[in-house]
Amino acid sequence: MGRELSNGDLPALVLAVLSKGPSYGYAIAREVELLSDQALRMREGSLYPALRVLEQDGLIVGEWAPQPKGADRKVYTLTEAGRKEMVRRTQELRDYATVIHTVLGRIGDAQPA
Amino acid sequence: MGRELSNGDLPALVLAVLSKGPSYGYAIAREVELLSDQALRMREGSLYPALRVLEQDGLIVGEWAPQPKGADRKVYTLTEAGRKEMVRRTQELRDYATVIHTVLGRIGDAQPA
DNA sequence: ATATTATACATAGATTCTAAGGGTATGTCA
DNA sequence: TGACATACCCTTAGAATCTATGTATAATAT
Repeated sequence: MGRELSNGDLPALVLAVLSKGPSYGYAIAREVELLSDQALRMREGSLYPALRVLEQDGLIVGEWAPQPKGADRKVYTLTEAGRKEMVRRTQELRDYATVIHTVLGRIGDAQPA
Repeated sequence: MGRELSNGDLPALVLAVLSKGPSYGYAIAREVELLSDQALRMREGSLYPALRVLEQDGLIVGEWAPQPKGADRKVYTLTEAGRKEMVRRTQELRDYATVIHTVLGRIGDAQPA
């Protein structure tokens, strides 16, 4: 029910999701799962620490938002620096995914039929 | 000069390279770098431990091969179990690369122009 | 002599993950 | 009423994997 994310790819996806607008931990995780048709899973144990690192790095800012119903949420917004970093990291991630396909394709193509 | 491999992707690529025929640590690393046009880097500190794990898991077998010139090499060969596992892991890796593109594409497509 | 390339390996430390759990609130179902 | 599920926040322990760096040998190139 969903492969784990690879090393370091999680923050890039968090920034990508936040580039669509402010959101909070739980919703970010659900959004990634939704966008991947449940192929990716984002665990709380890696998400929340990652959010803290992104905030410490000044790429996002979090603010507590009291809710009329249910538990309060900590809503994160991308900063300007965060938007730039988002562009950089998502491009890196795309390039990585592309090169994986290239390498595996080249190896597969070399197989005897 | 080459992005590092993500978590867990290294053994899959090692198995993929070995599916073309026996090889040894140094050559495997160079092959991955070549096939990726130097976009990927495979470091010794992660390659050699990974080779040991793959051997312990019975997916590859290593044999020392004395060389007429230069240092001896430990040449690894894929086992039958290793070949099956190679198919499984490379497919997982392909799927992962694909879903990354899908997710980033969907987020990007939702951006205002 | 020194540096570079080819080859093997080890270890320390950092990062990031997985697994597991605690805590609150609301809604649902028997 | 009580149990359970869902929606949210968070933490910690331990495993896995990585990066960085160093040891070692041999050949080759400067």
